[in-house]
Amino acid sequence: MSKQELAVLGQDDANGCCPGLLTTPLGEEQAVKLAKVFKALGDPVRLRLLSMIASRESGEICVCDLTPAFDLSQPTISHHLKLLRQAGLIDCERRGTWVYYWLLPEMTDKLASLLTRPGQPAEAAS
Amino acid sequence: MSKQELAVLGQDDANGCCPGLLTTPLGEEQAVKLAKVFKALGDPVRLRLLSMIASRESGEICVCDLTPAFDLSQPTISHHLKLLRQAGLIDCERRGTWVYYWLLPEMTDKLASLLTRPGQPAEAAS
DNA sequence: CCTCTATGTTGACGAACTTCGAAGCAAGAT
DNA sequence: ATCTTGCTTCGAAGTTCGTCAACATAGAGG
Repeated sequence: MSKQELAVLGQDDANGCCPGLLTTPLGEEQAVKLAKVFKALGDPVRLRLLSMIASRESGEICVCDLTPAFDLSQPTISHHLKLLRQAGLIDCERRGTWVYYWLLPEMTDKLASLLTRPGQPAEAAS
Repeated sequence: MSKQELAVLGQDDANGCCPGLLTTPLGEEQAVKLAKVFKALGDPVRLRLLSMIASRESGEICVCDLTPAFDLSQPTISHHLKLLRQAGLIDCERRGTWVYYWLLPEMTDKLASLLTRPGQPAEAAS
């Protein structure tokens, strides 16, 4: 359940991953990979899901705690979680009856640094 | 041409804008606003456009320099530029015959800080 | 005025996305 | 074994998106 087919921004990229986005024109291939991640973030439901998952003290959260926060069917939530997982933003594991999700901080860190300008040593939001 | 209808993440938000995304569950309204920006980034063509605009020494670039970099019709490029503009990521101005675009760093800074974890003082990508 | 070049806008069409209900699967309880 | 609960997958409906051709607009230069 954990293995995903999408490597998106793999650490094994040719030119040391990503030259910066705001400093060097992005290549087409990298643009395609990056776009998939941003697209995954481009939906209010998925943003809230990610936020709920990431902001848990314990580091993980059960699907059964996510679903009731939305006016959506369970299949729909499951679908959105799948997209976040395929984007490399989260991962999950089944433990007995329940499935737990957690954040993969490498990806959000990567995005943050890509969006950070050379001069601007971005600090966490207020 | 410069005025846009979308305030997205306005500085005049109620609770000081955005509580962090990775530290506090995102409210529905904020999620909707944020999603529009990420959705604008969720396309390879728009990512490359933004990258080309942002990485210009002069700080601005003419549409006539953007269009030939893509295998797309000029109206399509124009359409993507419009979406980036409505997302608050870029702005433009007509000077004589040509139209120039430039980055609005406030938005990318905002996104970077939203994706930055409390402990992690993100630095610009390599 | 008219023409030419550079961009933006409109309308249309196929592809992709969001959502749901129904069905499937996995694990615990009876 | 069977039932129940939690979650995912499947198939279909409605909506949104990316793209282009055609048309519209703005300014430069006759």
